[in-house]
Amino acid sequence: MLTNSRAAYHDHNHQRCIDAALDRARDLCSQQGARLTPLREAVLHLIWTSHRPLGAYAIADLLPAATGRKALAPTVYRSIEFLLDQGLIHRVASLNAYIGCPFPGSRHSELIMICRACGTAAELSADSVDSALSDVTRRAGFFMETQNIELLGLCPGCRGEGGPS
Amino acid sequence: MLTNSRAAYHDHNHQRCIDAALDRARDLCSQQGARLTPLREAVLHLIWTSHRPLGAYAIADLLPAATGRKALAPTVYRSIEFLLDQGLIHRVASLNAYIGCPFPGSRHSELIMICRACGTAAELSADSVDSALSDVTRRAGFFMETQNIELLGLCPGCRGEGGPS
DNA sequence: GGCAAAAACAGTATAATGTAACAAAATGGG
DNA sequence: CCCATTTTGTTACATTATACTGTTTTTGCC
Repeated sequence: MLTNSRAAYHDHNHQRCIDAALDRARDLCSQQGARLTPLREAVLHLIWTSHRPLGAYAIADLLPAATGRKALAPTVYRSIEFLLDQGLIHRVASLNAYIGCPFPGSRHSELIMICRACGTAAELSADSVDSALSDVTRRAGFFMETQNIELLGLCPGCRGEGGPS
Repeated sequence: MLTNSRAAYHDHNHQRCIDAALDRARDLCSQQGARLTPLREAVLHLIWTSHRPLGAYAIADLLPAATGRKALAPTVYRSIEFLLDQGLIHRVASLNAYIGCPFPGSRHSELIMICRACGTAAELSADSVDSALSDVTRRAGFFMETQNIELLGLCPGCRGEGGPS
């Protein structure tokens, strides 16, 4: 089981998350011959500002302060498309928002846990889920190619505050 | 394992799907004291026209022919909200579209298989997936409340036509 | 049936998200 | 340096969804 829930849901030095994500992104892009331009890196950086999914227009609003250049929707969406293609971010369909992938490059199925109280999202990859899904879909005659699993609930912190034990 | 993939992905008498869905809807609503008005029933009927998720504006376009009255976005969305609340339909977030729930009322986790070739969607519920998800999320300290699982791939029919074996 | 309260519906306007199309600028290889 | 390619800027617009106001319909109660 691979997850970034420890970091996402607990106090941590978030700067290390950011640094690690940007380092991995630079490495992966240079390996792939993909160009992580300043704009794309700035968008990735903004998405990694927190562990909460960020919308495209929020990115557009934040970019000027981060880069000094204003950015309109198509520019932002192009960067998002690039980052999605490289597997550096994920789209959270139920929120129309985007979140940094904590383990890009490694072959993994994405499963996103979203706290309905604080909005924090963590990613998790587990063979047990993969095999259960492969098994049942195969039995249904369906050839599964990609998964989009978004789970809503309460993170450890918000569960304690008046939530269920 | 509970699924409507047999019907959705193979030749079948679809009128029976529609009739069964509407019957179940009427039963459930009368049990719940919810009012399945003509408009709401018409929207549900339209969504059940096929096993392909249908968008809200497509519903709005189709309603006049189906009911004789024109319907604007807010009207459609209100009916959709009602049907979602009753568990009679599901929202497919990755498509911004809505699909009829083949087994409403029964407590089940929803898992939607979407064929990327023909757009047909089937629903599946399996304890093995539920328990795998419960297990891994619990280990991550996350209290899962609702699931949104959308799987993209190829249905039995489209897999045969030039797709993978 | 008549009436008050609640629910459902209609309509206008607008917000939020996303894309098409084309122009301008930057990049990198000859 | 020059050209082809890629990236970014800009305008316009498409799609999805909601806030809000007022009207109609339904419901429960007498």
